[in-house]
Amino acid sequence: MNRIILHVDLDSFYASVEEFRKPGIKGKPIIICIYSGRTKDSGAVSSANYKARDLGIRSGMPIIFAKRLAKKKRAIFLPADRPYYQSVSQRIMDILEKEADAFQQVSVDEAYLDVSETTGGDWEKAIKIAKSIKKKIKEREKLTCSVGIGPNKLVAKMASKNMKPDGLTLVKTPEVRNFLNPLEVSKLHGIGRVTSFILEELGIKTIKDLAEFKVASIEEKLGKNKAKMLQERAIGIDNSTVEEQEAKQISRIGTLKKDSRDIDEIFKKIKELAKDLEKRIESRKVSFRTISLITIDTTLDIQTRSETIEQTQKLVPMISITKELLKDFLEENKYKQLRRVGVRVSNLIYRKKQRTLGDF
DNA sequence: CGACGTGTAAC
DNA sequence: CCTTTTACACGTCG
Repeated sequence: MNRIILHVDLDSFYASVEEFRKPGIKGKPIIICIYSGRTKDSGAVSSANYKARDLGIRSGMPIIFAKRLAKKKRAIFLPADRPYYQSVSQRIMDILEKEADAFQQVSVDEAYLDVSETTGGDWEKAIKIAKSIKKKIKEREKLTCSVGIGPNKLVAKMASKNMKPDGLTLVKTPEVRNFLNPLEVSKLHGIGRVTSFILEELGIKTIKDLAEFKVASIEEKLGKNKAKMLQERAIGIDNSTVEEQEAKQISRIGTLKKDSRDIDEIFKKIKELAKDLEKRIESRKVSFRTISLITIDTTLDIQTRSETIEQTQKLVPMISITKELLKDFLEENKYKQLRRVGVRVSNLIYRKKQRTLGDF
């Protein structure tokens, strides 16, 4: 029997949450920002509602750029309140999960629902579920979402992007090729800036071009695995299952008040970040074996240094090892100033049950 | 093969 | 002028 997957995407989520929460800003351009704290307007745009997007404002853009675009437009700039958005998200995810045979939250504002069993493969039933979900989210949280329905996660994801905001798009199995074919390759999920540039150099513009292109030529540029994966995706094939994934790494990164190579200065920031990480490690009941230092220098070049140790869950080794890694880094990079630093733990071991295996 | 570092991508 | 967090693939080294 054919699978039926829904992809639910909350529309400009952060901005929409604030639009409902803060009185008097409805109807205006709203821009949610992550301030780095270096200067008054340093930082990046995290989310912008459609009024703001009309002005050319996009997420990821420096706040200062967005302010220029919004000049004299009565736009509202707000700092991101992520704990609050997280709590709203959780309530919505609870609604979604109840509708699905299998459920996978992929980010704070997106989830996949496998409804193959419930619908018995009937697309009309899937549409009913989608409409009912949209209604509930609207009633309970005053938010709109865009839903894509398809035979797998890839197609559902592409379908949800088809109509926004407040959209609903169904792409049945026989319609998949016609739906994907005319889209630009850069629109295919998994193809970003670099890959689309490479493909366009080969003369590949649309997803149809990609699907029909000689695999050997793509392999030359992107390697065997990626070439195969992309050509499968181009014809809408995706066999991945809808299921919650355990985190494989947890990290925290932050921006220094000013560029620095002063170990004490930098280490102060690292301790803050590590303490925050420890909270999350504790709440998720994990141990870890690998600790990484992440450095971002003034040219925005990213480097990582890591070390693997015996399984632990404690703050102390996390901090002391990161400090060693930082010392080494500074010694080996005498002329680099750091702009941002981060700490990451990986090689995670989920405790609670798995004690016996590693305990000999 | 495990560990480590980088690049790409998505949010 | 330039945020945050995570995943995964790949190359290299011992």
